[in-house]
Amino acid sequence: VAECWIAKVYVDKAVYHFDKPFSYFVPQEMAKTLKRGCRVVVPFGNGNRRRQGIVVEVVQQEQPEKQLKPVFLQIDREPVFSEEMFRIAHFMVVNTFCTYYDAVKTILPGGIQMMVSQSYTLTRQYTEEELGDFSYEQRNLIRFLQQAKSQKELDLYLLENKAAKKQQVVDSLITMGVIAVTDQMKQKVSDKTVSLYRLTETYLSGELDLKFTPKQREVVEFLEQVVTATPKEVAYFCAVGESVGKTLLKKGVLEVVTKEVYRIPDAEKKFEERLDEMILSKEQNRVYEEIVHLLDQHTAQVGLLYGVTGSGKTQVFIKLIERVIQNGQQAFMLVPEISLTPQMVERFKSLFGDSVAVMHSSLSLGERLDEFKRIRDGKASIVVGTRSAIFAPFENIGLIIMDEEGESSYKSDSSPRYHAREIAKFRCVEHNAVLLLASATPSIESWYKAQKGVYHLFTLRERYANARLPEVYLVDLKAEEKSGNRSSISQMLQKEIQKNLDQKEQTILLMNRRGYHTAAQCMECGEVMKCPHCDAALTYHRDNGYMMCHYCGYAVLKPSVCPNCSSGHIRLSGMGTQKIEDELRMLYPAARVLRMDADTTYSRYAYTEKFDAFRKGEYDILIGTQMIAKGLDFPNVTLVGVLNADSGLYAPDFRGVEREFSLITQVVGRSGRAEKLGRAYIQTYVPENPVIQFAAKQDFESFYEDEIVCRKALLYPPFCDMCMICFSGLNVDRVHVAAQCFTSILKQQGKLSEEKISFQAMGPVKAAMYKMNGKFRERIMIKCKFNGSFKRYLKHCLEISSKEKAFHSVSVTVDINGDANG
DNA sequence: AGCACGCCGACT
DNA sequence: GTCGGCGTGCTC
Repeated sequence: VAECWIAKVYVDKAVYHFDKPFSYFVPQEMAKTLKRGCRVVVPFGNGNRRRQGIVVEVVQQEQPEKQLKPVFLQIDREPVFSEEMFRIAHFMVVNTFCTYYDAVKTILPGGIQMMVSQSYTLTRQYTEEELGDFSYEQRNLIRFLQQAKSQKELDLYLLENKAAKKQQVVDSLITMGVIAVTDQMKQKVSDKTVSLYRLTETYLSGELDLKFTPKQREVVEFLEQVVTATPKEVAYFCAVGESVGKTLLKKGVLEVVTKEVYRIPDAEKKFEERLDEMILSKEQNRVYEEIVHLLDQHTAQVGLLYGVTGSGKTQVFIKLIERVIQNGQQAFMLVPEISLTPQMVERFKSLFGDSVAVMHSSLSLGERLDEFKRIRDGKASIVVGTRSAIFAPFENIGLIIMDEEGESSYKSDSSPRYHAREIAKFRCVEHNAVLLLASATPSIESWYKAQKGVYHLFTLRERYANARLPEVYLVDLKAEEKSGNRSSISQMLQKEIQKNLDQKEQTILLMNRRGYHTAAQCMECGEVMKCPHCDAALTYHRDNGYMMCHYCGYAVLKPSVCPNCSSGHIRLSGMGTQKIEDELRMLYPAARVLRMDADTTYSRYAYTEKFDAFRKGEYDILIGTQMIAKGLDFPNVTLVGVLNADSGLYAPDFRGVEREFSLITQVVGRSGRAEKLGRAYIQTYVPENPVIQFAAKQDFESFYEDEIVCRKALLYPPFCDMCMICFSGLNVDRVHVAAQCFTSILKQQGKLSEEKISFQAMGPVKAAMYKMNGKFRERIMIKCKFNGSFKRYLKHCLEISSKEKAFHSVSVTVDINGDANG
């Protein structure tokens, strides 16, 4: 019997119920090198479209009667996916209900992920006479290929001629030997450069005689002013989609120029710190010794380090990491937001030199690949980074530190919806390592586990270097309104800002809303301007003059009359960061004001540049959204103002209150470090609200005591797990039917199951924002114990449903213990 | 997710 | 008659 090599491959973009290893024939030339852990390109489906996949097994067996398709291409000469990665992938598949290859893509760094494309060329030129022998469609395609310049044009041609039964025509010509196919692997994006749009010479010289749509006109005029801008900036300032730029690119009006960007890691040395000179305070040293004791046991354990803002947690981290690498082990230093990495990286680099690697999503793909290789080859032993850094390919992990562990950014909000904390725990078990969670405002769940003794608790109660906690004042906005103050900055805060300006000290103001006005309403008929694609009010942006939707990016010019009743009485109300910026300029014309929000920080380096400038004292006042609130050290800031402390208190999900407490506590903690005493003013309509009160006192423990009672009474985590199943689609009825259908599958399968599964399903109900980005969303909320039997049961239900017709054109997502958004 | 197959209505 | 719209089923 003839024997042959067979590769078992998980392929990309698999449907949920069809996500299993597929068998492929291994061609002779790959038989020696193709191994488990190599990625391949295989033909898949009816049209034999190329798809990436990962080899999980290569076996020798007898030729099956059914002819197998061959592996088309071996991407990696050697396995890139380690055994631990396979275990992590499996863990993610089981716990987040993603497909196998989704997990693979998440674990490998972006830079390693190539795109596969095929390019077609004619084997020779044909005359018009010869073309008579071909069918109409074949003729068209050959004619096109004779004059086409690029592969891109061909893709467009095929796309626009759907009627051409594209693959068939192409395939027939390949069989006839008229077209030659070459496969190309190309890197998704070029390294270390950013793309900018610029008007072309041909356009500027007036050679092109084109008519523009209003949106295109807008883009062209914008670029005439600013010369170059990133595609994202163009889209924002012209209030158009990114497709408009692409169209103009095709027309030859725009061109892409690439600009070199600096590499992050080699920024100038700003820290003159040395390891041997770093002295811990008595309290820091106590905590350090306690954690070292934990490390010395070399078993998987979790510690929770609770330290008030400014208690010098980072010094403890550094000392711990120093010890871990001295032992020949590796360590992680995870931070919640990209904006926090530069400061941390610079500090770590100055202390530990080249053994520090950086990993976060806004590195270029090439940089990510470089760092990945450095880690894999043992050249780096410390990783500083955000969520995705947890997958760094270390082989002997000693310690994983997660700073601000309660931050929601540690949880991925797109598939696979993993939580970095859970991956960290998994890896700690693999390596017998310690996971150290740290925060001034731990998550309720973690604190609960610490209370129960599941986590080891360590506490830092004193601020470093005898700095005192800021003096905090609550400002009652009701009283402020009665006294006739129309500004969004209270009288008291205004005076304090002035005082700070006089003393040449800096001020931070937190305003958790971007835009200028947050609502527009007609005073005659009451019509509120809403987004046509979302259940959301439009926000007025003065930067570009448009009313914008913050959920889908929709934008319209601000109308002068009501679109409903044509009255001219449109009232703009509600404050955003742009409005505050304006007010500050009016109140303090001489002050240098820096605004930071999603609209001003498009570029990868905008954060660093702006934070650096502020730290250097180039600005007096920093106004921004939550991105300015967390973890950064500004020694000269002595005043913090929270302009709308109430905004998060009434959020529809159970973690809203916790988030608000954390935000206020953290931003208040920015004020007054080192020798200077800080002040903080919290503006609120409900000064009596306990959450605000606790945050003002920086009193996490009392807040916890209060909150845990609610969680228990209403049965929320940590007393159960929350499993959110979301259905979304363009068609209202289909989404509803699918959600109903899933509910009955849940019930039915629950009865059939042999295992005992107890859970409480609620819904389906419409999502808090029912319509978003044109899609309708319904959800089922399940309170459960997320254990093995529940996971198996839910997976089973998902598999059944993905086969059902009712779920066509409705997408189903599962989110465990998430924030109930998305 | 795509893609092909196949069944039915509109139009040359 | 035939083109092409859309519902349905399959993917080693």
